[in-house]
Amino acid sequence: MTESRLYASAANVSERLVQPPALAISTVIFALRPSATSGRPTLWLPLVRRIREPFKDLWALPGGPLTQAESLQDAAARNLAETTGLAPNYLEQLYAFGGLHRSPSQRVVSIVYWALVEATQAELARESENVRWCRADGLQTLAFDHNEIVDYALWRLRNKMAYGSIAYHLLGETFTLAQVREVYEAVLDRTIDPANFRRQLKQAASIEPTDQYLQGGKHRPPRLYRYTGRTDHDAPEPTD
Amino acid sequence: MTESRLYASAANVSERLVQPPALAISTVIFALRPSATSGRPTLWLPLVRRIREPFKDLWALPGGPLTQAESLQDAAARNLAETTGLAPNYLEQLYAFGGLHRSPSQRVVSIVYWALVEATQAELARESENVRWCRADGLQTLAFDHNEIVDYALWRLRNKMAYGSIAYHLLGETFTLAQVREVYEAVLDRTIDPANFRRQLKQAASIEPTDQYLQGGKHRPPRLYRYTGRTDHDAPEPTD
DNA sequence: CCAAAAGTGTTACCTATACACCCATGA
DNA sequence: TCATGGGTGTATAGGTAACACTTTTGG
Repeated sequence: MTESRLYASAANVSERLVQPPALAISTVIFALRPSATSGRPTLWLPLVRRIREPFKDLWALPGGPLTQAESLQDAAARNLAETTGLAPNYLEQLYAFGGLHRSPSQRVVSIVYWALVEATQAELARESENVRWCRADGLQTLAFDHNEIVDYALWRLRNKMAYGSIAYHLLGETFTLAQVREVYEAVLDRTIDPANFRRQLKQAASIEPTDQYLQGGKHRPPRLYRYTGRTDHDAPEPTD
Repeated sequence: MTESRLYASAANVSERLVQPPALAISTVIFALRPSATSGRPTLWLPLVRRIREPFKDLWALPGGPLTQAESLQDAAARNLAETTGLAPNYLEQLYAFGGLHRSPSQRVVSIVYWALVEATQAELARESENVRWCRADGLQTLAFDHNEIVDYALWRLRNKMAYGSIAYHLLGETFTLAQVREVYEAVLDRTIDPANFRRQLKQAASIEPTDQYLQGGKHRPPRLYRYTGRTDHDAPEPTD
């Protein structure tokens, strides 16, 4: 499902020179899951085990070829669904990687997307022998240049989080302000003053309060909020 | 030199289904030139006239195929040199456009770069029957989806300019602070207080004063400064 | 000496931050 | 009633924008 299966017939060198570069789509999928140690939410992403050369048995980003009948974004959404069984809350193009020696066998240009999946659904995502969720920080060595790609995706995520309203896409339909704060703390890896954070969110006005409260906690039940859609236009993504 | 020449043999529909999408590189090249009316610096970009179908005789972004032996960035730099004869001061990937119907004849995925060229050299850039500089705002209708691409490149330029240190790449080796301010005013299309702007620049510390002064003006000669390289790391562009 | 741009100083305002404090709930 | 997180108020610091002011040149 990754680079090695594209242009399998072009493996020999003589054909490689006339063949155009292969085109592949990969996706970095982020979700929040409780840490194994602290239990606090942390960033995770699903990886797939390579079952062929090159990089056989190493882990890699989900990816695949670009079908003729689908747009780049559709292709990313499709292979995201195929590996995790989930639909993303957020999907954005990350970068086109086209270095000469990304794949040892033949030239591959990968157009990489990154996605956010909400935590509750990520729990249900299927894992198998060849699909596994890993913590986004301190990953093992991955196939191809996928470590670089993940690092860049992390940078982009943190950057958009810093100002922007993508944090909500890691949560469900309704959420407490403390949950939003936990998202920020997990992604930016620092503590945030709850009082100030609350004010910043409320004046950003991209959320609205519901009349519901989250029950079942040990203390005062917090109010639930809902994402109303971006009123700030931080990125006019090309419709393409 | 653009999409129509790629995969010329795949023009018929039956082959189109089995053929992978064609891969092309295009570049949005920005430079400052004096406005025809006011004489104040404004944004311009070079366009090439299409000499074949589709979109014959319409203007389009410089672009071409991706050669096997070059990276994406190298390919962008090469076709920039081929059309304008210039080397860019700045070159960054913009976006990969891969919509299904960008080109009427066959599926094309364009990886688009954007570049900054310094004003003094842009004056010398060759123009011909089929290469012309146009003002970046209020462009005529271009071939393919190139109007969208230019709009997105403009948004990206303005965004990076707002905080970041790319303005210097539109200027030469040395420059006055007023010239930097004019760049900001031209790109962001608003006036800026000279006094406050000066302070912001100097504390940003990505420039250093020379002991030279710009002579030949009507008034007090301003000091010349030099760009020392980014100390702020606003974008860890993938090396790829 | 005058006009105009270079460059400096001062002040009001806005917002991020720190932190004291009250509120509401489960145990 | 106590511990704890939810939620509000407030003082302070740092940065931005507005603008008065001084300096230096060419004409």
